[in-house]
Amino acid sequence: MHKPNATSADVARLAGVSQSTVSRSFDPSSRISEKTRQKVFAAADELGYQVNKAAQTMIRKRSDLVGLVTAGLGDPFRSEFLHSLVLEVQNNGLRPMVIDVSDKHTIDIQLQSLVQYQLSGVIITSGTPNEAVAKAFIKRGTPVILVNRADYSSEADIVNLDNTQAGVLAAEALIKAGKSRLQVVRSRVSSYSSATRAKGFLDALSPYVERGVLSVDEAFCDSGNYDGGTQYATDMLASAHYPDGIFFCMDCIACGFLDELKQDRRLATPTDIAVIGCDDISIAGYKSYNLTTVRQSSQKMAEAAVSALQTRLKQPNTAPTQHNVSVELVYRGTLLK
Amino acid sequence: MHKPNATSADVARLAGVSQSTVSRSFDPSSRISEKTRQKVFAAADELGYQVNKAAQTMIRKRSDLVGLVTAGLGDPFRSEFLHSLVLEVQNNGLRPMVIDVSDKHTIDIQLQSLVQYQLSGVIITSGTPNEAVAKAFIKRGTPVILVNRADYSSEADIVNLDNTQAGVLAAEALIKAGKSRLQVVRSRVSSYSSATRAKGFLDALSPYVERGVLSVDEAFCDSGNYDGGTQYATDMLASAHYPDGIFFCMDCIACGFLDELKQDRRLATPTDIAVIGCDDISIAGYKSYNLTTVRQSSQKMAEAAVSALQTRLKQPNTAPTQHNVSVELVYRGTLLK
DNA sequence: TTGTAGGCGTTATCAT
DNA sequence: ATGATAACGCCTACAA
Repeated sequence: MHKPNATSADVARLAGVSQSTVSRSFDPSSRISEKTRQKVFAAADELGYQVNKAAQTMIRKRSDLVGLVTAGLGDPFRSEFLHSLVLEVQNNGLRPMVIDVSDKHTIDIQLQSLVQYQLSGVIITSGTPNEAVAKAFIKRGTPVILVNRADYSSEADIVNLDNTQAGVLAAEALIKAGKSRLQVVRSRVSSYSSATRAKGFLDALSPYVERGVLSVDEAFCDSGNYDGGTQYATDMLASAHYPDGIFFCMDCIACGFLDELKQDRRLATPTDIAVIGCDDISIAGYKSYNLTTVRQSSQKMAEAAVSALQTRLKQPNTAPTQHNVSVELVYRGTLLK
Repeated sequence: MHKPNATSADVARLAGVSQSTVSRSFDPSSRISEKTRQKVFAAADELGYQVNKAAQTMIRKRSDLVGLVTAGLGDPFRSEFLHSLVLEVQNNGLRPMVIDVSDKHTIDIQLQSLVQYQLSGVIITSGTPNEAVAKAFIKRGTPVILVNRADYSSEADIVNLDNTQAGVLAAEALIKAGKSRLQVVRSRVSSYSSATRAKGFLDALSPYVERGVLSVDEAFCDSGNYDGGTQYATDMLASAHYPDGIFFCMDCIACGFLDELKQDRRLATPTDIAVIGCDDISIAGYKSYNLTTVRQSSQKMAEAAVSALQTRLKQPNTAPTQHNVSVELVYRGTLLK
């Protein structure tokens, strides 16, 4: 008899035990005679009993819900990363509640819901909610994990991609390829990630610049997506001097750039101009782009973020941690090894 | 004084009213003197009070949480659609809980969580959980919306893209362009959507075939993604007879096909061979592909799905509805208007 | 090992 | 219009 919404009391009645015994039976750490437990499980099974998380949450004061805060999913890397996060959260016995804060008008309402639902933790993957928000959660006792953000002073745990290293790898590869007129390109409204990548790139090159071996400059496109890349290519092609090596802080910008370049037909990669992207989104590997890029593993980042959360749930009062996820260069057609 | 976790009782004490008055103050449909309400709001504000959804859920027996069931997010259209759903759910005062059921080993655990959390509704966008699962939810009193699935007999509300019409539009466009050796290509393990698109395409052409005006055949690739497309192109190019017009049931397959074609250089689009995709994922518009395709608006689908859910929440006992979302042909370079 | 009882924070019912 | 009180389903001392 599959009763629509059986409670633990129903199970207790059917199994001939007390309600608390039923409750205990589902707690692995509770010592209960194997016989009783089986009896309870059988009854629960028969009734289709499932624990009521709302009631459980009231007592435990944690819901096992994890808020995944993001600003949009249009950017392919964001969506790949969110997918990794969802899977990782699920694999840890937690449930993902997704919060998109790209709409500034409703952002407060979205954030309120995070506290209303007694979330066990919050993983913020977007720059949008400022650090004050993170601190407010922490003050309420909700662990916060910050992913790829600038806040170093925070009381929250931090997981960062090694953005600096990404820039360094790109710089080294271009030097090794013998390129000497270099550029680094990112969106005018840059994220922390992009800015740090650019800085890593520039810093790695500065000794060479000082020795007069090569030149580098920083350039910007209007938006951090495909269209930004095409627009940048148009501008560059209209200018007097071309670089012979460019590091784009996001793959999607690089893809737009490559498409415009191909259409223009004057410059060929990697001979006239070498191109390196960053992220290794899936289309970077498509034949049309075949983009040499710095890969960041969204899976590794997700694992680090959820693992940091789990640690903090177990030990709430330890000092905040910081974790840098390593990156690697993937050679493809726009800069040969 | 921003108390960490203020309850309505705390607010009541500070405002000098009863706890039930506080509760009522936050219910717009409750008639309360404006003066008291302001007093309560002020106190709530001071304490940083937020309603405890767990307690609310216990008594209301609904959590305002909506389960979004999907199988993976790798496919670009899936992820664009999920994004639309998240936004739409949020805009309706509900919260999205994402459930990825792509891992068959844990699918039961994931589905259990749906009932544990007392979800207000479930939107299933994947073929994976069979119809029995949907019926189980409905029996428990949880509304289920099925999106782009085959189940017509279900007791659930259904939102479908007009997949048949998508096939028809593609067929008509190819005929108008004067193509006569046609093909429709989809993954060997096809979704309901793809199968219906192919059928719409074939049915629309059958009168022409009978009159001997043209030929059509059905072809399959090994996987429903970019790689499936390249593989299909390779096979086709190795065969004796080429079609002069192909309808791919998914954009990403078409993109793989186009890339391989470009590399081979023997056949040019749209002259030698016209190509039409389906979905209008964002890369379809990229210059490298410039793919003529049948657009399905993920936003429209999301709106229809959430609206169906809202309707059912208000009127649980009405007959299940079915909604078809219209599609349109977007002309680009692989088949000119 | 098991049962009893109290309480988590809210909404809803019934008085006043 | 407002206040008291009884649930909602579960966990967790405490007792046995």
